Amino acid sequence: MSSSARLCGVTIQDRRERERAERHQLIIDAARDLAEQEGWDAVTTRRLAEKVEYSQPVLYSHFKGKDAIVRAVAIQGCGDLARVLREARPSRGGSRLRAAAEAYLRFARERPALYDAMFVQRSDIPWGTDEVPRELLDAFGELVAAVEPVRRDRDPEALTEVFWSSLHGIATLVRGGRLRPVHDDTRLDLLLGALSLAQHEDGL
Amino acid sequence: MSSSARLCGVTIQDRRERERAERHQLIIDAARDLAEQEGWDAVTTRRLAEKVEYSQPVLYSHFKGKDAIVRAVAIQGCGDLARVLREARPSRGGSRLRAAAEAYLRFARERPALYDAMFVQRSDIPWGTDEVPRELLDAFGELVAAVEPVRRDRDPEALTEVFWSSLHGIATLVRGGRLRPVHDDTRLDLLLGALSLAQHEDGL
DNA sequence: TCCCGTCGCTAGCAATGCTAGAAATCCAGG
DNA sequence: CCTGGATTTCTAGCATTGCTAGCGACGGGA
Repeated sequence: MSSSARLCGVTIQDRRERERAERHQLIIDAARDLAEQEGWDAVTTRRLAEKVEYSQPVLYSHFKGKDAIVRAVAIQGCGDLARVLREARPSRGGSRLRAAAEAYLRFARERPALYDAMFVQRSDIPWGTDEVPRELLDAFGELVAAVEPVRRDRDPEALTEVFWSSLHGIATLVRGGRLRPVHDDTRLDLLLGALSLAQHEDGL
Repeated sequence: MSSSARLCGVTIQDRRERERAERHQLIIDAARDLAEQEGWDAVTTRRLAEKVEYSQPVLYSHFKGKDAIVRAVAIQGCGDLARVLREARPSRGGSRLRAAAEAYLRFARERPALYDAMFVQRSDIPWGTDEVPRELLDAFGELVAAVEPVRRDRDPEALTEVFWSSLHGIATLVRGGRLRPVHDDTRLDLLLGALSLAQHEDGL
């Protein structure tokens, strides 16, 4: 096996692995698309298998179970969020903090299913200390950078966690219809004003 | 039917209604207990029916479906939260805002399943303008009162929404293992300091 | 050409939310 | 104390879910 592989230049094995990787990604994309179109309830193994034009057992040769598929979607979603935050530039007269906050909330609003997989649904993604996926660190890093201008002498990570938590709380409560849309703007102004700690309280 | 009821003093009809109401509450309590002990995944109609010592169809004579049961648990949970917040008195040297925040986070930490039903799980509880359950208004009212001392000239409802959102974000992200427990104290200090807007920044 | 290993599919299992129709229960009236 | 009729409760089952065992087909190496 190994000798033949070496002789023919690993092309057969390689092609198979490549095709497998493509199908792996195809499953993730299909799951995300289906979830974004009809919600996670609609993402059943049967419908997903139908969408990728394979049978259900194929899914299980790529992922340990449905949860693992959702997790893969969530991790790639963190990559998306990191990109969105990185490209969020302050508009005229706005701070970087505000730009990041608005980009974050827009992401949560426009891609609710993806956001749910990332931050709402129960998952065993290791956020702690060990093998944290790079995408997560990227996203968090963008938030840290956004907070830096108003950090003062406060702990960067803790402050970022507060910023993130507030945005996450707003995003999920708004999504659940638990906050009044009337206050959307005021709410964000108040949060940013409080975090910036009265640097210029013109808006108040 | 009505004549006999009037004659015998509505005792038969009354007793039936009372027993029905008791069973109604029994189902809610059983669902909450089961969820708090083993999580919502363990709350199946069969296990719930077994716990109340009836068969599944009985559940459906009281509630439209499983979602309605969860919703009933959630609404009563809001009553619990309102009570907890009302009884949260500032400890020595602490502000009312801090007392409320700590009580809120303790509630979310100690009763995660109940908290999930109230604020995380998707539900069609009318939070908007129409028939909002009293328990919800009570809980929100307690938060409004807690925020009042640091309100200044800011909009009370919007500020309360910010406060609530931040607490909710912290509670859910901590619960999901997405924030570092090391920062638990610092995080709350930063949030309260920001919302109080540097009234006295000794802690920083 | 044959053979073996990999691959994907068909068919099925247990568990879920929910419901129809049978069975049991209960309370007047005789 | 019985009996009829209505209400209530249970048994049994359906469709759907996540997941898996075991068979068949395909393809590359001798």
